[in-house]
Amino acid sequence: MNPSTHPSEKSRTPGAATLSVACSNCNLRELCMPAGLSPADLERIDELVATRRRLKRGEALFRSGEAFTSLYAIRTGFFKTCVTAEDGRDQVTGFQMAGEIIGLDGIVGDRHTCDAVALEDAEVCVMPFDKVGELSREVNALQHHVHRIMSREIVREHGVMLLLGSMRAEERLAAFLLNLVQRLHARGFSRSELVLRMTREEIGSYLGLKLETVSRTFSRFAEEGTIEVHHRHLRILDAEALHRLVNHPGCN
Amino acid sequence: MNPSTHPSEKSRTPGAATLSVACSNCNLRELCMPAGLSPADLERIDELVATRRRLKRGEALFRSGEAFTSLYAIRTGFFKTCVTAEDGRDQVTGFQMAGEIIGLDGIVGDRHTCDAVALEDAEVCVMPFDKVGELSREVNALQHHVHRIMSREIVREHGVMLLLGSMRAEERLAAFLLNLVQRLHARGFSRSELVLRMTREEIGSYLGLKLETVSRTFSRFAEEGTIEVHHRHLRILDAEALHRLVNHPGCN
DNA sequence: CGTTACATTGAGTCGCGTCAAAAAAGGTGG
DNA sequence: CCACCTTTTTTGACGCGACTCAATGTAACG
Repeated sequence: MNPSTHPSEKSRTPGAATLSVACSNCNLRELCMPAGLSPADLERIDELVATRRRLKRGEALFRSGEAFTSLYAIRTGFFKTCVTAEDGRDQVTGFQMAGEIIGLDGIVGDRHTCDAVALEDAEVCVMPFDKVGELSREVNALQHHVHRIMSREIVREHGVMLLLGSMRAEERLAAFLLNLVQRLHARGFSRSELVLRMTREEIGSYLGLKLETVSRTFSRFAEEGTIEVHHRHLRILDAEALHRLVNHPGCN
Repeated sequence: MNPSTHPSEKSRTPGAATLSVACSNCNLRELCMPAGLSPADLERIDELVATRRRLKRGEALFRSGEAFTSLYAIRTGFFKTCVTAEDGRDQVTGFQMAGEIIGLDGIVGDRHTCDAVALEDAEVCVMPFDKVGELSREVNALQHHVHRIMSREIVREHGVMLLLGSMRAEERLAAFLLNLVQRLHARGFSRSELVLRMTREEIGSYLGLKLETVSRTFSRFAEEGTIEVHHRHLRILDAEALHRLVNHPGCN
């Protein structure tokens, strides 16, 4: 299986009608929508997605400072989000893949506070936030779902803080890889093979490391027989070893 | 003014009736509730707070793994939240003060994923999450407010990720101090004087540093005339210098 | 007043950042 | 399809900032 192609994209013709697939029969529904909806509610949910939007690799879905209007569900493709400090340095805050929701940062201040950039050609469902609010007043399950999505993001970020605050380079990278394959596997991909859609520098930014350190650490893992790396293609040979690294009573 | 006493607590008798003060006439309302509510909505909002709960210093409001039922609005006191990894190391994910909301982490999985511990005697308003959901279906402003609070937390954590991922020790500590006084000042305290309610170790955990580094960096700031530290009492002498540090095109 | 928790400071070490160079990959235009 | 250029990746040598270990000093508390 080729990790570059999302399962949902397999049988779709690029450029085909963009609204032909409603949430109610989208195969990503279980990932981005609440479970166990009644048929009636399902129909209502279909109203959520106003339009779809396609992006090319490198294109921004939104940028820091832009007005916030909508949340976005990723249909295909891979994104990074990053914040930029006043002095120009920036920090990748996450990598997002199909079924995940981006744009939550914009709710507080009615403008986005980070950039979302496609790391490969992508398509997103545009969900106007007004409509999300409206519908979640009527569809209970949706309300709870929105809360859960935001809470999940908060918890995820707690994990990143733990990683950044108390792990050494090897542990960070091990945790990163395990998280990535785990999410890919949940989408039907291999649990040992993956294609890195981001550069070493982006990985480094996310993990609070320099690209050289990321590269060196990959090399060390490879020497030890834990992984196999060829550029952006990566195979996990010894997941156990990675797990041991992450759970090793470490440095803090 | 003594930063240890919250303004709202000034004229209250400890142990007095715990439900005497409703949201509608709580002087923290502007901090933790939506602005511009109609009198009718205000009355409904009063239903939100089921009970209050007092905690002694060191006591936990909730712990990781406990069932999630409620959000908590801090009335008085000061909290830390921290996550614990499987191997036992832990990470302070935030410090919370009057008017702030804790417990959002519990929504996703119906159990808390971090500990919330009072760093001084404290009182919180207990808001059953069911009721929050119910009411926000009816009171539009509340719905939006809940979204804003969660989004704000996400954005705050982005900032922490930036700090942990790309700042040096001095910058981290400077950013930390500026953030703390800014929030205290918004609550009517001095913008230059503060009492640290947490230990050096807790500051270090939050900032991804060892306590010794925190201590040394405080000392260096003091030598340079930027601050004055006496144990937990801290005075900012040169806020400009701290700002310069934070915005210095730095290390990443 | 003794005990315990917390803070400060010093000396030494090490992990990761910095700087630099070369190799490999990927995209572009002829 | 090949040559060329840019971007990305790898690897080495070296230095520094933060960690570790350790001892002493100071405040908080029963």
